[in-house]
Amino acid sequence: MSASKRDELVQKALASFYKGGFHAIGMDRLAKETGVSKTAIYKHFRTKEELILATLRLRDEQFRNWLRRRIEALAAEPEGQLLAIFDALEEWFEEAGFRSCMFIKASSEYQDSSHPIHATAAEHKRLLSIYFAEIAQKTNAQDPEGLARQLLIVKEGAIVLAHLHEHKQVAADARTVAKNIVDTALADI
Amino acid sequence: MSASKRDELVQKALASFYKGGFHAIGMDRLAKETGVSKTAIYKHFRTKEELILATLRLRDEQFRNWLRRRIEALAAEPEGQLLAIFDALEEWFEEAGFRSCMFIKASSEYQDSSHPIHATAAEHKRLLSIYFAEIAQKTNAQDPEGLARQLLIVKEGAIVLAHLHEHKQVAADARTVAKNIVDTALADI
DNA sequence: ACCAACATGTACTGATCGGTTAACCTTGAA
DNA sequence: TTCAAGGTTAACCGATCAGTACATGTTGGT
Repeated sequence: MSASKRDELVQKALASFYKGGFHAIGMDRLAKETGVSKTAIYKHFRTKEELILATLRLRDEQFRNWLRRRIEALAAEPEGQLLAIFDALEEWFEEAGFRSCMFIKASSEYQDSSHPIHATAAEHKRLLSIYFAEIAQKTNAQDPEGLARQLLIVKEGAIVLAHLHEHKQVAADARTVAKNIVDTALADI
Repeated sequence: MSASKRDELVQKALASFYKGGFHAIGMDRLAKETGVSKTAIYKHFRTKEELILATLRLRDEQFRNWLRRRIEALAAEPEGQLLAIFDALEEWFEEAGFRSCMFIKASSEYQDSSHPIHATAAEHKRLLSIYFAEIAQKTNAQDPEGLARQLLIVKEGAIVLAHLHEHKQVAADARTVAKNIVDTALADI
């Protein structure tokens, strides 16, 4: 399998797992949905778990790149960028296929923190926190890491509730909370 | 099966699903872990899904009663009670068996909003929002429903991250955000 | 033209899935 | 004492699980 075909497989597997869940999607169904035979899949991934980890790595890269691009497109100044996180979120919620966060779902199905899949999910959230802290640093907030952690909490809560309730309302509420948090952090200077 | 035996089954099934996940725990294993034979289980629940719904109903009742009791024990005034939500959360996070929220996990495994299990999870969150709004109403905040929705977002985000990262830090951060939200809502009066 | 590499579908493994059936055991009330 | 209710174990159903074996293309380099 060429590198690009492998990428295509991982991409399609990602879509299937995202829609269906990790336990719920079996390897036979995955082969059917990706158009790659089970034999070929197992040539390049020793186990289902390895394939899942590959999809999570792709999703991590995909999501963080997308978020960075949207944030930078929506605001130039760091303060505005922290708020733009939640404008970007709203865009995401409005996409037709939105079904919560891949990593929240992964940690829901693989709950033991020692499990590689759980650890990968935790790492994704940590990378997001670091990214938020980088932006917060530029605002000269007193505690950029703390500000980043607070914004991350709001982001995760918004995702969960956008999946369960009316996402329009949730996005607006999350943005209100974020504005509150950022204003307070910057007023303290 | 007597009513109390049935309750015991649902209680034990709840613990198994909470620990292991809904898809991951099969009916054979469930029978073993609950001590109730598969035959007896199917006498009282026509499908696995019905049993899951029963465990979710129990969990909803259990959790909201527990939260109400803790909040009322921790604070007498409504403003303090809104903040006490997050003290109660911290207590929960510190329990040995804490593994995120049953309903977040349920909505992660049953993602279609038309699915009864998904709908039950959504309903649980809605009941929490209503409860928070009842407390917020007593504070004379201008928009108690909005305040409740904001606090719910923070609560859900805190739960997700407490499951993935250091729960002590998460609880503290969530409480900081909550204080911020409540102060702002009450300053507006 | 030939060969090796890689893809494929099909069929298989043993285990487990959700759910059912049947034969047996215990209990308490008539 | 008998009988029915409701429990048990155990085997079974067809489907699907993760993963493997194998024989058959298809492809590109030499």
